[in-house]
Amino acid sequence: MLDITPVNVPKAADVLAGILREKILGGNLDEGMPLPNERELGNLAGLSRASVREALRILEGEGLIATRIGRNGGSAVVRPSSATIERSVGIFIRGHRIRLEAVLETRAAIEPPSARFAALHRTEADLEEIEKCHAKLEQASAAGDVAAYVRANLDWHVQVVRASHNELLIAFIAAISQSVYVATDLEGFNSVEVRNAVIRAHRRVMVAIKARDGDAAERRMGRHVAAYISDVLKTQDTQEGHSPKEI
Amino acid sequence: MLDITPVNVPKAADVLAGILREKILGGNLDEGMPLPNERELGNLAGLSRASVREALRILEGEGLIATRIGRNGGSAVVRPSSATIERSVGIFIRGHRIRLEAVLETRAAIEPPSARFAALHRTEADLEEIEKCHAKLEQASAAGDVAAYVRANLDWHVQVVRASHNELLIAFIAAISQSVYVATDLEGFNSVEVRNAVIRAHRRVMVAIKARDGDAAERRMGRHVAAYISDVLKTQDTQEGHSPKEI
DNA sequence: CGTGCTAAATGGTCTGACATTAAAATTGCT
DNA sequence: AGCAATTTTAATGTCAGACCATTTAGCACG
Repeated sequence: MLDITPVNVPKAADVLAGILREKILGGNLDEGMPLPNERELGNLAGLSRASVREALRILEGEGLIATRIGRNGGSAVVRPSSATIERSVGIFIRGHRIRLEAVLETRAAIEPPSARFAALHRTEADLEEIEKCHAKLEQASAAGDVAAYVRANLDWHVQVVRASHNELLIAFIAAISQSVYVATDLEGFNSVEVRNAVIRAHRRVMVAIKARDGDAAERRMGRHVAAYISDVLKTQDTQEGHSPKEI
Repeated sequence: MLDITPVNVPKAADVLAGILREKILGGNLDEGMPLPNERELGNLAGLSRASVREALRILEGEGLIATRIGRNGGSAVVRPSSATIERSVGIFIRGHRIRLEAVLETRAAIEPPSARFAALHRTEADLEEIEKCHAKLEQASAAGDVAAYVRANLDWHVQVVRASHNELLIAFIAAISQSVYVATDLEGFNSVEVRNAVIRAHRRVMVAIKARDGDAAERRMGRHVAAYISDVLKTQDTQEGHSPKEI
């Protein structure tokens, strides 16, 4: 038996994109280095400008290059940022109709260990950033500005993970934070008691991080996010009668 | 002060891609539903076929459509899979030269809570899949096939997370597993003792998951991945004299 | 020295054509 | 009728060339 699998017919743009991608990721091209212009790339690769443009568009979508128009424009290599991960995660969440509960569950899984790493690896600058976010949070709470409060709350959590100095964890949290924000029901934080409980929990976590106490940081963050989830779900239940919240 | 920000000049393809993306994610278009062909889309949108093609390529890159050529070809809506997340995470890891140690740290953060959820939400089918992976692992270990062993090991971990029934966690683990695999030094598993220790740890985790004991599953998985990381780093140190392993 | 104009370089867009592919429609043979 | 080979057709893939839009370098002039 010959066992021939369907022959793969890659498109010209995909091939070129693959070549350029490997050159970029392989380190042959450093950040900021400009690629040849589209017409020249076409000549080099023996392809039409249309195919070259498709290849460049692929790489742009992957966050590997940035293209500017005008004289001295063109495509230049950039470091892929977490924005690409955020986009794909956001699309995944929306496309799969993943419930808010599942997203919060993911956050609850990631944040406590991240808080531990933050306690172990934090710098003084990290601490300042975290405290700055918390100050904004208290201020928004006192002013009764619920939208600003929720925003500052998210920022605080991201900032804690940032202090872990683990870029992957930071990217993951940033990716789901965006989805959590758009899905968060502001009404749940109309209560001063709820807001104050959050503030107290944050303070406890910050004390542990400041003391470089990884165990305590993980434990306290775990309790905090668990309470947060239970609050969110309670609010949902009373508001919508158990209809699962989609994003 | 006027406070004018740089005026945004979106490209035609981006605008069209945005419109189509919202239609797809907004639920107006169901999975498998074909889009109009490129020429017709051009007429509808008042754009040239080239611009339409760029828009379609963007959506294809985001995993929202799939395009086939030939009669009855064209672009059809697909559900975005975790493959898109895997790609962006892979590019992020390579682009940032993230060290294997950091990737393993991320895994160590995600897997123990995932094991807890697996214990709580698993089905009988999940259990069977996990045990099937473990059987392959033992078999490969007994045969001394280190490559198959490492592969089966990765599969087992992914399968455990899969049993959590949290699609986001599954996508994250799948994304980093690929990178872990290509970076794993097979030499570290040449030792029968190391392989047997892994097998015993897996058995303990499986017992907890079978018993639906979330606490035990999380604790045991935590110990297992911590031991795994320490083994990997030890191997690296002896082999390369502290040179940090990049992916 | 600045200030405004001009030209050049580059990506953005359009048009039209042809090539390639895969499925449907047709033909022809048994 | 039924099946196999062939042709047609509808779609994407690719190319070539032109022109438009935008940005900046260079230059002329006050």
